[in-house]
Amino acid sequence: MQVKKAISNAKRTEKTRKLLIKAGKKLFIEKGFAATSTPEIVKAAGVTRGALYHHFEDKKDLFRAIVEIDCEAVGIEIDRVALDADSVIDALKTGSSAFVKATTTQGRARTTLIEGLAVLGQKELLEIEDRFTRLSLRQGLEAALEQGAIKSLSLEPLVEMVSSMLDGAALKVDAGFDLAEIEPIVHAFIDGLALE
Amino acid sequence: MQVKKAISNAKRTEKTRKLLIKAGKKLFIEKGFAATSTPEIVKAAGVTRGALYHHFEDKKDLFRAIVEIDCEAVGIEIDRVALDADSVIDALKTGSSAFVKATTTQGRARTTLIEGLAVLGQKELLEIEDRFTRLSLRQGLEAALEQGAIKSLSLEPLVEMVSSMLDGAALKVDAGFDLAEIEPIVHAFIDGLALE
DNA sequence: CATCAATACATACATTCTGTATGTTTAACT
DNA sequence: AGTTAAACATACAGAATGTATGTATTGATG
Repeated sequence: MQVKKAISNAKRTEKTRKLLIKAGKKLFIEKGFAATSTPEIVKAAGVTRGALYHHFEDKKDLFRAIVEIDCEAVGIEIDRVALDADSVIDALKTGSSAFVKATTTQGRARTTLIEGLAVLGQKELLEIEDRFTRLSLRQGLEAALEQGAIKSLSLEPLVEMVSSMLDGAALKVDAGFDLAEIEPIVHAFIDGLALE
Repeated sequence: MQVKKAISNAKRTEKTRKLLIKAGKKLFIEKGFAATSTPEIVKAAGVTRGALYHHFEDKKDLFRAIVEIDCEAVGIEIDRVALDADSVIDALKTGSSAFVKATTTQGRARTTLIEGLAVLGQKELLEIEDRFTRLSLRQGLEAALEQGAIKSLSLEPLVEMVSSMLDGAALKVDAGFDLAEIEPIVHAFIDGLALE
């Protein structure tokens, strides 16, 4: 005699997860991972801690989900602009600018770069970035190497170094430095890779 | 009738602080700031939590002291080698290599770069780095600008970007990438700043 | 459609940690 | 010698984390 089946389990789960992710993201950006408590998160989300620990292994797991979402968004942004460029070097520059802009939006620098590094560790963060945001960078560098457009350097270290240099740029912009002053330096660094 | 004055207060303080710093450093490097508890630290140091909270404001304050010590050590290393170089560009390269090497020693990358960024925040970490490790970098870049050896870019953003690029390099080496493969990329980046 | 199983929570609990408050010992000062 | 102050040591209050357990709603099944 129990009656109303208002919502399916799938929808219910999606809704709750979204609420938690939204609330978590806001708080993690504002106060960081460590300073944000789970009671705080669930209160902001309008659910209970039971729901949180049902859908996520622990606080870190919720955080990881948020980082993955942010990385995915950045990756999508890069792909959106990186397609049209005259040279491979230009493509690298365009993609780099897109990365910095996308990462300094919505507080993503805090989640994906600052907290992500400390909470998830370099290894796991790198793996996430590899899945979402560094696909086109690797392709671009690989193409550049094949074409002989850049100095003969090892691909993987190159991917890492360009990637972390861009992380640095995003961090600086996030810290308040002017994108208009950071961008030309990023481009200069990339020029350093090119064979003149 | 109380007698033995075995040790002066100054010596006593120095000794206790050193024990705490040494134990804290070891644990922070191994497990990170958040995962290291103060009971753990004082146990490893052979003192009590009372001693810790007497000499430091809180856990973060102990951590800050450790970061400052590590940054100072890196700064000293840089100054040791950065003096002799033919050109300003060479000086920048030499200093950069020294920074990466010194930072990837003794687990300093973990304290000064990874945990430092999340625990102290970008602003405070930057201020510490400015006091200890970026003096010669700023001088070097200033000289290079004056000499017209590098492209005409704003000094402060330049300091920030080179600095964070080097942070990235140190992080990668710390994560296991080969210094021999990272170093030439760092040098290439610096070449990108130079006017050919 | 009645019942059983499983998912999605909600609540209670045990443990642990943090910072502070307070007590005690030892050095420093007069 | 006696008082002050520094250097701890111990006890405590509050909060947070993850788990265990209880309940309600959905999904599957005969």
